[in-house]
Amino acid sequence: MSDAFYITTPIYYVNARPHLGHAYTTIIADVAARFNTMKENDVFFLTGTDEHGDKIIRAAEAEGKSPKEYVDHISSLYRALWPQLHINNDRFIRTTDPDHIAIVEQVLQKIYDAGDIYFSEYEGLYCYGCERFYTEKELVDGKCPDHDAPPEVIKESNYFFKMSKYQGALIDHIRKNPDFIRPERYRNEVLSFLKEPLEDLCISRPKSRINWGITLPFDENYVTYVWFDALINYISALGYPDGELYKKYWPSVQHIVAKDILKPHGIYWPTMMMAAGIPLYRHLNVHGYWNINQSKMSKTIGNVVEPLQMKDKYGCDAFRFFLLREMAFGLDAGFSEEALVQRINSDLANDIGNLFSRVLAMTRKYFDGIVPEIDLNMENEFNLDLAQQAQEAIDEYERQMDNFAFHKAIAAVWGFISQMNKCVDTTAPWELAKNESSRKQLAYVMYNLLEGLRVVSGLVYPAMPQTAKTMQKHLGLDPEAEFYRLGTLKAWNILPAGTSLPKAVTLFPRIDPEKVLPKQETVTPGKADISEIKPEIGIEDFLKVDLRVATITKAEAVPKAKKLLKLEVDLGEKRTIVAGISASYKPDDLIGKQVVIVANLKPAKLMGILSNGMLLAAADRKSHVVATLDSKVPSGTPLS
RNA sequence: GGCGAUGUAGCUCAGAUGGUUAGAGCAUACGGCUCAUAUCCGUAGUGUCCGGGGUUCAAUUCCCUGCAUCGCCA
Repeated sequence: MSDAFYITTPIYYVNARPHLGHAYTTIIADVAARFNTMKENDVFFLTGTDEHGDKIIRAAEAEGKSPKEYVDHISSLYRALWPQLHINNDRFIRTTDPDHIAIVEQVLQKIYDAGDIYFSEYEGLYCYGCERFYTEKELVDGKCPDHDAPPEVIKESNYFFKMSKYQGALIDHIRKNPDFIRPERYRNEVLSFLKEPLEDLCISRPKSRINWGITLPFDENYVTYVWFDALINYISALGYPDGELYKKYWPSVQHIVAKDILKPHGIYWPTMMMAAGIPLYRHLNVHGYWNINQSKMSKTIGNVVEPLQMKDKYGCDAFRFFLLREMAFGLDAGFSEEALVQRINSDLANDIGNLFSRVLAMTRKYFDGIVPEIDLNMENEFNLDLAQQAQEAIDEYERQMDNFAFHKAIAAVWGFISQMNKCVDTTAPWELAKNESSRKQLAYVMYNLLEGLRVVSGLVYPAMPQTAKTMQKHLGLDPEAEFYRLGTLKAWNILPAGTSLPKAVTLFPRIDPEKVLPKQETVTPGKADISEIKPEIGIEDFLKVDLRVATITKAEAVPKAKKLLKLEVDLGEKRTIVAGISASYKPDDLIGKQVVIVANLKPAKLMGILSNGMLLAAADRKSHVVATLDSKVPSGTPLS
């Protein structure tokens, strides 16, 4: 009997193009979906785009498009990306879809009729330039930070959802269901937020301000605002309240979100469901951020790694594998091409790839590429343990996958791969092959190794569907069959003897990091224009120079100067230093860097600015490279 | 400003209701095999388990405090 399994990603806001964060969320949803097909559950997988709101209007204007044209375009980018990452979603929903709009209206009306939506007037500081309200603290000197003009006090009326009414019920629910929100750290975060009284949620905007949205069914002068519209996608996609899909899948729903939208999903959404009489989701699975080469991923910073680039360069399966293996689910992780190449070489090429290759090569060599017949009595004689180890790996894998601990699930598979590599080593088939008398043993070993590979190919299916199929094909099995079912994987001795295996493939070629990774910019050795060494000095001369570690706290270009940067540094005390390095460094690149300065140099005026010290840098005619330290030390530390 | 989390080998992380030699993978060194994608197997390590104080027969693990990083809230 199969259970239903409904998995969702957030619908992505189309004010930005898809980036790594979106790709990760969607890939793990796909992995969870595929894993549930392994369990023979009936899966529905939903993703989509969120397309209303004032940010969209502005983004559209910036590109000279109508909102509809704009959202159609960005939404299509998401829709086009998923197939390229082998995402297998069942529906792609848009908040501009007519069926979604109808259901949002229906839910709003229902909650309104129940008396949980009320109308209220409030006063706020409004900037007409920005078309938004500001809090006092957001203002700079009482003025709008963007327009440098004081905002006006205006009154506005809006509709509010009585979220506060459900605070107690939500706290109860979270307490009674420890894995309602997971991992636990995010559950705690929500609970701690709920210690404070919850405010009611403003759910509308007057059309005079924003008209790109869904009109409130009970007041045509207003549209619903952001979250109410967006969150309802999870039920509208299934045809709430009477749709067959809704009845079938809703009770099993799990959401996946990144930690930045924990509050809407952990608080707004459950209280909305309570008000509308909708059963709450089973789990909210929360993951962390990808930090790309140190700096934080963010829509606003815009340091976007184009997922397609890495996928095209190294293959979709390797890319998916890396994301799953590298991030401990729930925590932040770092993304770099270097780490990706490292994982490909050690985990994929060396471990699984080479194991696959050596086993198939030996089968070809010793048995003409035909799955050998085995004598089942050999088990007593040999005690290979592979069947047992496979069983244990599958159990652990299943536990971890159910728990969304993808990295640990993968580690379990790789533990088994390692046991297989050891098995090859201890049984030494090349020795067995030397004597006709050990033919039976050889057959037995090879058959068990092939079985082990069959299991591995299945376990690897959610992360690397293409690789799984390739492996199946080369094991002489049908790659289009449901080979990945856990029931099939748990069985042993099912590879039919006598099957002829195709020639082996290299699953994952090794990558030479030297050839592939971007070169360090600073490496242009050998050609430096080395000047003559200066005359010898004694230590006493050198000791006159007081070198100190300084941390750069501010940096700006000096107006009208070609090369000069004005730096503010901290070396226990604040100093201003002028350095002639602007040809090689932008001011922002320097902030936070620890550098070496001459602290007791007589101050000098450069372009009217008093420079109190000198920054050390390697210099040739054209460029400068600032001297930094191997690791962080306190500012002001002397060098000697 | 308030609350909370984290701080463990070169790197990424795991872990113990307080108790003998604190773990894994990667990276490093050495040894072995040769079926394999110069791959695999074995061995060897290194750690003031962030600093300081306290409780205890015993703390890296509990308590307090400090520092650093991060998050949430205001």
